[in-house]
Amino acid sequence: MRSATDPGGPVAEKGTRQSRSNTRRRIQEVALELFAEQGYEKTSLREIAEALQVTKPAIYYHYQSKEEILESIFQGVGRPVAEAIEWARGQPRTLETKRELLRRYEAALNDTVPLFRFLRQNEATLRDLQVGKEFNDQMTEIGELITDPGTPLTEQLRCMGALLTLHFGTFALPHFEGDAEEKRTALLSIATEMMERAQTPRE
Amino acid sequence: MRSATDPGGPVAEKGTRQSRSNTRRRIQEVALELFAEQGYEKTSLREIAEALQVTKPAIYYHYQSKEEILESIFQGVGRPVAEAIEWARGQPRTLETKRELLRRYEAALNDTVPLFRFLRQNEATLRDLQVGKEFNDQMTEIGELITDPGTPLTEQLRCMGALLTLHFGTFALPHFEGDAEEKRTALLSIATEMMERAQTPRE
Amino acid sequence: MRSATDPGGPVAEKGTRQSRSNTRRRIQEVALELFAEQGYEKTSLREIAEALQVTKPAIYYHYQSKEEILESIFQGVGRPVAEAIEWARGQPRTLETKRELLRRYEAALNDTVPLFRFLRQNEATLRDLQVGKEFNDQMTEIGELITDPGTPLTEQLRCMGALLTLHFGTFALPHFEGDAEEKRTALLSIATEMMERAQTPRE
Amino acid sequence: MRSATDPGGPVAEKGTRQSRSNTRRRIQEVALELFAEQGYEKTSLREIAEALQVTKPAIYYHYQSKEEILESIFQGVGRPVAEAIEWARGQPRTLETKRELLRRYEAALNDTVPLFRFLRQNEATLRDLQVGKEFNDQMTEIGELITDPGTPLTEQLRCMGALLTLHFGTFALPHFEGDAEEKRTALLSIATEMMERAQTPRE
DNA sequence: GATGAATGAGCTTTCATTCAT
DNA sequence: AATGAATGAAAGCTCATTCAT
Repeated sequence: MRSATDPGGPVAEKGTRQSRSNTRRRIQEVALELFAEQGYEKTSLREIAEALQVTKPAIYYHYQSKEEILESIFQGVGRPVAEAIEWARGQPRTLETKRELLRRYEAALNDTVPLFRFLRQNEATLRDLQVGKEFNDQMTEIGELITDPGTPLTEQLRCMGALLTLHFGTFALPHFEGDAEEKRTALLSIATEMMERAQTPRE
Repeated sequence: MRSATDPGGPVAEKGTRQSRSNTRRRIQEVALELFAEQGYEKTSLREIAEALQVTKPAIYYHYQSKEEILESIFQGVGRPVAEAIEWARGQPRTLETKRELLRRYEAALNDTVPLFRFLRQNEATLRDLQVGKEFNDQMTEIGELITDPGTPLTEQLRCMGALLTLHFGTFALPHFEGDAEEKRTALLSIATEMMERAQTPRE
Repeated sequence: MRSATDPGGPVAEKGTRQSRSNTRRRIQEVALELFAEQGYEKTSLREIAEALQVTKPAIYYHYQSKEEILESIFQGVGRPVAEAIEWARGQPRTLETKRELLRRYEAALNDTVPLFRFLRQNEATLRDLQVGKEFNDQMTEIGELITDPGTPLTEQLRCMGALLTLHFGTFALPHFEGDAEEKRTALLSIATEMMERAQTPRE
Repeated sequence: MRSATDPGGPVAEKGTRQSRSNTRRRIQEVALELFAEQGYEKTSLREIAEALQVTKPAIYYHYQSKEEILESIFQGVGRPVAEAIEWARGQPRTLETKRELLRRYEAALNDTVPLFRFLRQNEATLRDLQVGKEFNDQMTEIGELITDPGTPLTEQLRCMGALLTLHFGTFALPHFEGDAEEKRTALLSIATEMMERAQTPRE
């Protein structure tokens, strides 16, 4: 049995002898799908098991609890955001770094819309789960990385607004007409522009 | 017993025959508090009843279901937003109307932060409840009211960004240092400014 | 709903308007019977519910947990032993007091053989339940009450032997032939005699 | 694979062809430890397997069921008591034989306190397992071996008391202060003395 | 000599809800 | 206006056990 901190069982085995079972990965996939569709609370292990055509204990063979499934999804699928943050931490705090951070965040977000939509829509539920805390920490950190220390309140809020626009806007994009790529680009440039305004306070 | 479409006990009864009991109102208050604190799913009727020092069936005397409690809260406490929307519908679509709509929305939001934070944090849960739909419709309508028809994509998104910034920013304000009123004003002006930019597309 | 420390719900109501339901008492009775027959762990709430012709949640209406059922049984049915101890505590530590304590303990034991047999046969299970601790404390206290402080080891052990003989012997009595009353009397006098020997250490 | 009636791996194999594996023995050791610590029901095969750093099926390779592990422990570790009984069966029923039987029983008990404490504390659980019956039979037989046929009731009970004192006293000894050997000797002599009293009924 | 994967049965507990009083 | 008592459904989880490899 693998632990939750093992960043994803089968994934790690790639390259060695073909992993004999892909159940772990299938659980992650199906669970994310159902969590995103119905919410975390309202998705029962029975449903997950049925969707996978296995029994509940089969799930418990791979994960120690329902929460652990969620954690493994977050740690697997949510990695790109964590990487973007790590990258930004190691860079000088220039405007270009910030722009690039937004760009990378937007990319990561788009690669895993379902996960992030899910995290957003289940805040109350995830609040006391580890995952919820980690997700919040990530958001907070990105906010700090694009805001210079000592910036006046208005400009701090503007940076926050840029991030909120980018983050929540991403989920709202499907409601707008137009080419998907074009919409993404437009949203990113709005957010970036907003963030830039905060860097050069008007006199 | 009142039905779910009765626009909401306390509010409606004011001024009519002295309300026969304040239990209905107390249920709303306590329920909102608990919903906001723990989430809708994770708050059981048992908890609500205990907090009120009554029994569960006492709650069922006043409401037909758990969902109806939520609906009555939304219809009672959430009225100001509905009113702001109604007002804007009856106005000419000038820039000033839009500014005023944002102002009113911001005010309504601030008067009932707990309700709106709750609505936000329980999206997945409320999705298939009536309340969730109504809440979403409200947001969509405000978005439309501040966006002129035929506006290019970028400016549509900018309007959305303004609304997102105002809405979600309100919940994030406590994380920032400074005087509460000052923070509100700053946030509103950022959102307004953003919305204004969308009205006069640069060439 | 009554708490576990309420010494027995319905019981207390006797004398007032006939208690409308005797379910609580019936649960205690049936549970003790099944616990004694099959052990605590091996008796499921389903079985108790079925024996009572009610559903599982009906049990949870009266008790907050399986353990609480046990506690209420112990506090209700096991009271006589607690009372014997309390009585002895308030008496001078004479030989007669000790004799009387054994007498009372024997009587209490005999009034509730099933409970005590059960407690004895489920020690490992009850060890980490409150009830198990209380039961052990009772035994220890009786042991101390019949042993004078400063008594030499041998005589301490003799007192313990007296108590063990009385306690465990009671459960073994059915294996012997003879009149029930006679057997009880004989056992008590053996234990008493043993305890007396310990009071006047031989030179 | 060995059957449950094979008198018990390690013991039997000594001196024969070097035991192919010590896993069987390790399972017995660890299982007894855990059984004694937590009780039979509350100890799962998962725990045993984890403590041994093997997988559950590895245990099933050596034993056909959880119960069989217990049986093998009883038959292995509990053998001395069985031997004491067998010895006494072959002796004339003199007082000296009885004294020696108690002596041997006490010694056997002390060599395996954990097993016997466990058997005692899990009576309810073991009742319908083979082991429980065998254990009870042993106790009964010792009782019979130290009681002459035709003895009056009081003296029968006295013999039983002697055995109970010796048996249960052994588990209680740690609660008393003093040198371990000394305590054992004292307890044995009390039990022996009690048994002797039964042989020469007072007129 | 052992493992990885899985299963059927069952557990305690909680929930929203109902109904006679 | 509210209570006592109860229910059907389901939840998350654990267990002893099996079997192909």
